[in-house]
Amino acid sequence: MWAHTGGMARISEIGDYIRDQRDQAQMSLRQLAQAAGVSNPYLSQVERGLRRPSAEILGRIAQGLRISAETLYVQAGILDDRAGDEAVTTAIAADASLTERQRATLLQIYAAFQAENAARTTPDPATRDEAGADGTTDM
Amino acid sequence: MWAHTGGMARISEIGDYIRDQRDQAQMSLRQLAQAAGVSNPYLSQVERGLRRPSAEILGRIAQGLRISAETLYVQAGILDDRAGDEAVTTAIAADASLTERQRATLLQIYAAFQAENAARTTPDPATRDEAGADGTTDM
DNA sequence: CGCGCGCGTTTGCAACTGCAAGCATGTGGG
DNA sequence: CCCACATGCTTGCAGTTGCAAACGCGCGCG
Repeated sequence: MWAHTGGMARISEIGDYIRDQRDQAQMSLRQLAQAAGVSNPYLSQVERGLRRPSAEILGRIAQGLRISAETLYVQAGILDDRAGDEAVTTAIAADASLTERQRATLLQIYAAFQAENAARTTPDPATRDEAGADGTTDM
Repeated sequence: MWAHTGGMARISEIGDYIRDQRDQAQMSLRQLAQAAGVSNPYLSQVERGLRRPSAEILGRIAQGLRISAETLYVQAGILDDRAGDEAVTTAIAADASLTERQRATLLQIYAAFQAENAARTTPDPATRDEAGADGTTDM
């Protein structure tokens, strides 16, 4: 429902996003808390949106989840959103250092990822992806 | 490259940096404070390294100084310095609609493209990499 | 059953953030 | 001279952050 223009994914709260990532990584709250060097009660409160974590804590959580800190900051509204998925396509399109084939490859892979994610949220369990990441094609 | 791991201790550094930028912009402390929506006493303390501002305050100060928030975060040691130019990597990193695996894949492919292009323009035989983008996209 | 272990959550508290109000100093002007 | 105004700094204080300890719950094992 949310792979849309403008607002894009926007799992409204940062806590939901963290819990989402934690679930996907199949970690318990306490595991992540320890990996991140954060107390588990506090992590619990953060995930449920009762507390707004500082940037440092956010960074540590990102580290514990092995995801990029930027992602979390953007989710937290601390860093600019950059208009979401459009930013990626436009950035790729505008990157003069890429050849046309590389550009097309990246855009294709990105589109495939988006399609897969959209399929994941719909009742269609056909999660067939494996984008054409053959890379090194060009050149 | 991502979230820093070691100790950060540049609290005073960021204060100096802010004061530097403020001086260069020829703003008084109070002016910047108002432009940033921060109280002037607090800004004073931040500049002198007595206080560790939260990410939100940092962002507002960056806005008041009309510099990118990222540079301030990097200065603060909250974000790690990103190697090169990078509109694409930033956009990818900030796109919350991607899973971390997908994000890593895209970044990897992009990096591989950059490396290959660099190798093409610079006759440096040492960087005979070329292996980076060949899939392993598992996910 | 009783005990241990894991899960997520609640509670009480030290430490901190960030602000409003006030202080100290410097400058120009009527 | 005295007032107005600017600069940056110090001081109490409400509101939060983040933690250690403790709680309730479910599950497997002796």
